[in-house]
Amino acid sequence: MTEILREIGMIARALDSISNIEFKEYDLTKGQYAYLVRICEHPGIIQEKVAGMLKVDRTTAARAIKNLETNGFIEKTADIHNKKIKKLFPTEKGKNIYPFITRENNYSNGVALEGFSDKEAETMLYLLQRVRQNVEKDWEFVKKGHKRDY
Amino acid sequence: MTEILREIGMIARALDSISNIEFKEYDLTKGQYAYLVRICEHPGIIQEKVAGMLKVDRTTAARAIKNLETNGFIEKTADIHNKKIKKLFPTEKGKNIYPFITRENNYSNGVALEGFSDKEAETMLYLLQRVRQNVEKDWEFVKKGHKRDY
DNA sequence: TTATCTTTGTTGCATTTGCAACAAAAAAGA
DNA sequence: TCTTTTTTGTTGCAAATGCAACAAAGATAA
Repeated sequence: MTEILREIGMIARALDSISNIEFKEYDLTKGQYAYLVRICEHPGIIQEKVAGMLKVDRTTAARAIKNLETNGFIEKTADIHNKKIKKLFPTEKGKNIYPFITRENNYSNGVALEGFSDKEAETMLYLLQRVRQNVEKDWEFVKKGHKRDY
Repeated sequence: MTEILREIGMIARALDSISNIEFKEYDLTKGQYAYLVRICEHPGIIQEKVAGMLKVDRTTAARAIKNLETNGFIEKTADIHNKKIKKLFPTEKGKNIYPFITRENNYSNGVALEGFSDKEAETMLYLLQRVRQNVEKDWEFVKKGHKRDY
């Protein structure tokens, strides 16, 4: 049995941990950088979709995004055609921080891929995308309250 | 720039989320399954090492492990030669749950690798191990209070 | 030996995280 | 149309998470 889960867990926690420490400099508290990046890259997105992208609980996303709003990084705007949803946009302050976040993420990405040939890096991405697609089906299934059978 | 970080983050959160939901059945609260598994597989390990294996904060590990002890899953025992450390061992209760955890983890591992040939799965593991080795250096560096230059 | 640094462990606080449970709008179905 | 289900959002807890700050044992160095 090739144990890939543990490796993935270790890598994800290590990098998230590093990012959280490094982004405190920009007054972003734990986890917030990820939400801000998605909102910057998908202006007008709703929080439900952000939660789905990040694979976090809806209520966790709701509160993280509320904090981003309170601290002036993003804005929520009503939709004309749909009273239920709130579209999310980065403020100037949010947009200004964005490049610092991507710079850090790119650096970490580079560290992660140190010693990888271009071909290896490409293979890694390709395989990871397939794993992610496999896994997100189960995540949605379980999150909706269903029980996996095994 | 091949963006592998996001994929890894998504996969890790999705699988951790699923595991946490599924292990509530065994009275394990959020995150605890990971600690219990490491202690079962490395009886006598100290919590500092567990934190390093999981890439979590030392104090987070300390409290998770204390909870495992309080709930009777593990025991802490003093060392004869070293008064500072406390060795960790699973109790019978902990040992009894272990197979259920590995069963779930193996299932998730299988889901993650659905559609993968043996060779692809092997490649995935090999590449992930290299990424993990690259990343853990920076994690230790940053966790010790040093600043990465980029 | 003594002084200094490192390792290991803990507690105080502030914060995030997430399950329940609820509400209201929208979509689907009859 | 009207009814039911799904989507989207919120708040109330309870719990995990992690940075500071501390303590004590051990290791290193002088």
